Amino acid sequence: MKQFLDITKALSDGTRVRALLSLRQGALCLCQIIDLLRMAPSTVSKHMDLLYQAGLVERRKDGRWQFFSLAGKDASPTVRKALVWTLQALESEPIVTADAKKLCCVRKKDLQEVSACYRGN
Amino acid sequence: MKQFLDITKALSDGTRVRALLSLRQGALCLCQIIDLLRMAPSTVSKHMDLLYQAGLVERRKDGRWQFFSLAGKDASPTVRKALVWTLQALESEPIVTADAKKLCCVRKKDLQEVSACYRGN
DNA sequence: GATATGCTTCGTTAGTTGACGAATCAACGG
DNA sequence: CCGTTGATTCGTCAACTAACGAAGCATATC
Repeated sequence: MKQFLDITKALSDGTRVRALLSLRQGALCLCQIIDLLRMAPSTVSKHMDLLYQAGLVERRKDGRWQFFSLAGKDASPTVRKALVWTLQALESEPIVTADAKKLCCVRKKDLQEVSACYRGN
Repeated sequence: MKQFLDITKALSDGTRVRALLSLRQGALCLCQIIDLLRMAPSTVSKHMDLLYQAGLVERRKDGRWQFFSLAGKDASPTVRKALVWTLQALESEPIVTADAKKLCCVRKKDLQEVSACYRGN
């Protein structure tokens, strides 16, 4: 039950769902997700930690950068089905498609530039 | 997005999930669910209303009794998939199987007897 | 080392949620 | 019509949550 509730709680906040779906096209580091969501780093960090605790995302540290990606084949069936369900339910949601568009720009920036969002650009 | 979040919020509370899964073997009236969960009528009523608002259950009023059942074929694909996912994820969960066992007894009582739980039996 | 940079932790604040009991509503039975 | 009964609404309270900024940690770069 705990695993199930961890997942449903993680998926019960719009900001977290946007962050999760932003990983559809591949891994992103935290500062890129911050750049997308335009929220305080501490807030986004906490959201990603909740998604990680629920098993919905994987994390990989590379130097100073913390990269997140969707949970893969090694994830539990419950997690995998939750991801499939979420993706199907929201793939044509306006805010989600808008985020995907915005992400194309974010990905083109190099990480130095992206992380300028820390200092308010 | 709203429909999705209504569903995930409805599924993010253990008590509500137990109430939802208690409908697997067929419709129950509110007093039977109260008898199962051993909670205040007002609390259970609120939980069932949230499940209804999310589209996960149907309601049918029969005299004084309010019957609930799982959403059926007319429900949206997102709701149907959520139900399938939830049932699969939790079918062997201890509390859920214990509830199923308890429900066999509850169903055998007639409704008069069940509703005695209002008066503390 | 010292400095900058990406991220996390901590404390605070406003808003939300789950629980209850009391009061109320609605439908049946005498 | 009036009392009983199943269910809902309302008000309250404690616990939780999402947001932020400040401070701290960790990893590069000078």
